[in-house]
Amino acid sequence: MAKITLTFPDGNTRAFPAGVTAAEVAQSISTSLGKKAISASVDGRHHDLQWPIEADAAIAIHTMADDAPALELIRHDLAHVMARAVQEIWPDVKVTIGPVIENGWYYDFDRKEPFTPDDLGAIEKKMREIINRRDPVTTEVWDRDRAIRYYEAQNEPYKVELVQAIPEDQQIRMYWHGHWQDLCRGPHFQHTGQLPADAFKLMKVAGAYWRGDSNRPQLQRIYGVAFRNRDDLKAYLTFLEEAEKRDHRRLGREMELFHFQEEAPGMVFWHPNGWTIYRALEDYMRRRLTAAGYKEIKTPQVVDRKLWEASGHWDKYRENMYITEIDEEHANEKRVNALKPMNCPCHVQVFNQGIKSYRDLPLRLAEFGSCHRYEAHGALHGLMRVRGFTQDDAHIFCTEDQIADECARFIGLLSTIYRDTGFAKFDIKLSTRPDVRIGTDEQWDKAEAALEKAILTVRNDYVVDPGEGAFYGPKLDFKLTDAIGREWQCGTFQADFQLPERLDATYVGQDGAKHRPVMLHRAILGSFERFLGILIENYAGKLPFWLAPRQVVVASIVSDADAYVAEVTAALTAAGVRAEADTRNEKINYKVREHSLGKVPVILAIGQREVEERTVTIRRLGETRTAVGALDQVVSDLAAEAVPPDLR
RNA sequence: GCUGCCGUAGCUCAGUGGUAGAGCACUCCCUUGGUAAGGGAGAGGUCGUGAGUUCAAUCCUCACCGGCAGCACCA
Repeated sequence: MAKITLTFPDGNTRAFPAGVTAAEVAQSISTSLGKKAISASVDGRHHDLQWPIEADAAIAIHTMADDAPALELIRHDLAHVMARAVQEIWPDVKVTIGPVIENGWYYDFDRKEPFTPDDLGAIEKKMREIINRRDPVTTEVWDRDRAIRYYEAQNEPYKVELVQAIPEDQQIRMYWHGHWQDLCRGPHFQHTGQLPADAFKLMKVAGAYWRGDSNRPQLQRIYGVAFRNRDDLKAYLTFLEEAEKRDHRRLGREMELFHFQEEAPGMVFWHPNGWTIYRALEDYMRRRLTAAGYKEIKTPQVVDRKLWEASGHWDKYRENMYITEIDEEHANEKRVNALKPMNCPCHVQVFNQGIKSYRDLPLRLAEFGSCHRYEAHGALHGLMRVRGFTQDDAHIFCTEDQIADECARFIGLLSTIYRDTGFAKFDIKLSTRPDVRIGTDEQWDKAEAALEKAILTVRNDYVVDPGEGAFYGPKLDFKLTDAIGREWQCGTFQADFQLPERLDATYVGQDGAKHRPVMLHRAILGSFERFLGILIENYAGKLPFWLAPRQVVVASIVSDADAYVAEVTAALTAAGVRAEADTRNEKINYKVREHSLGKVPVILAIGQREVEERTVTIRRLGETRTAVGALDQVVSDLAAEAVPPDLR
């Protein structure tokens, strides 16, 4: 029998007969490893222990102590166990697919009646029962026809389709959990008893399309989460509760920031508190952009369809555009207009006024552009996905040679703004040319290289997403990570060879001839609405002092202090601090509680003592400790704290 | 847009085929209290909208609107 050589993680090698399984390898090392082994990585591929190894390879045996492999197996096997449980309870339900996802898995079923929350409990119970049966998990390699015939006989049409979709050169593997079987490439545990019966939970049911295609049947999806042990599961459930407490829709109501109502779905009604945050952010952005060489402009909301036809939006984006018509009774001519869904065509109009010289480039036109897009009902989500929003948009008109430098400047600006708003960590993704595109290969080569070079001026780690660029040019996406580890794509930088062409933007070059500028679309926050939603959730409503809508509440303890409270409040206001007086007829406990819940960063308590000594007692949000300070000192300290980061 | 669930006071929610209730918030009164809810009284709702069934609908049915979750979408 042929021999193969396996290399272990510590560098040792050993010979085994070809076709040896990882289980046998583990067993040969030690009986205890044989028992503890759950799976193996063979040349970096994760396989189950029954997988025969036919050639020389690097091998690593995994046990439950190995986080990633253990979790993959747990979630993967639980998906099968759940499918089996469902079919044991409802034999006529058809199974489809059940992949592992972040924190768990899901499985899609074809069933007339949707699952109810009560069903989930019954399924969970059945799953525990199956786990306790400790059925062995075995695997068989079948040929294609047999698998198709089998699934046709079982009346599992989705599985037939899946088998048919498996590439010719791939094995078709069947896994058996006792008498129940599923099509799967593995890897799996050796028996279901290895699954932690107390570390998983079925979370929710939802509709999902077969193969993600909205034209195909809608299936019933059940989501589950699973971890290695009960404590990890509990920690995850606690995390979910935390995330729910941070929900900006809830905080928006509690802190009186904004509201939505039926008459304008997906459009924000900003309240004084919320609008104060918005303006603090907008003022900050305006200063940063001005300092970075941008010129701010403002362009119309309602624009004739002719421009959208010229820009190509009428063809490609009309479904998402709000179209308006002038009331025919009053209008002499009938014009069809659209609310702008994007600012770019209008910015080109500004560029096109007068004759531009190469000396004018790069020209950076910025607009806090108010846009409207008709988003599907199901897509709306608080401030995160709205129909009316304002982009921190800008378009840079430049030459191809200037792309790299402009991109580097942009990344520098973006880093500064993310740092100032509290997001130290962000990732960059470069999306390169798609199959269907415009522009020459030389242009793409140059633009892609320029973006890549620009990234390298600030950092050396980034992800390339080949083929995912827009048809009109390559792009960078910037994803920031919030306080609880969630990622949000906010910034974008896109080179565009098309729009200047379509809208005939030109400049006069050094040679006296007309040239086509490149247009760079770029945003840092994305939309103010969404970014504020992210900020609120990131800080759980406890915004940094410079962004807090009410920075200080001056609260009286006794009504004799009212006059002094007014004086303190006025002094703070004069010093540029957003301060409010609270002289209501309530106890200090009540006021402290209310303003703490309202996330006011600083409460100044004023009683008889403070009046006599001309001091204030400071209490900061989240602290129970208080400190006493002289009025003038405290006012100047708070005024310094209120200065936005770019003015410090 | 699709599937499911939901819509009762400003908020969180209970409730019933015979036109409604709690807590908090709100208003007024008492209370001047030292760091996360002092006490009392009062006011407040066309039960999302429209149609149908019924002697009678907030409750049952249907449609629409809106919300939530997931999916699809995010040139």
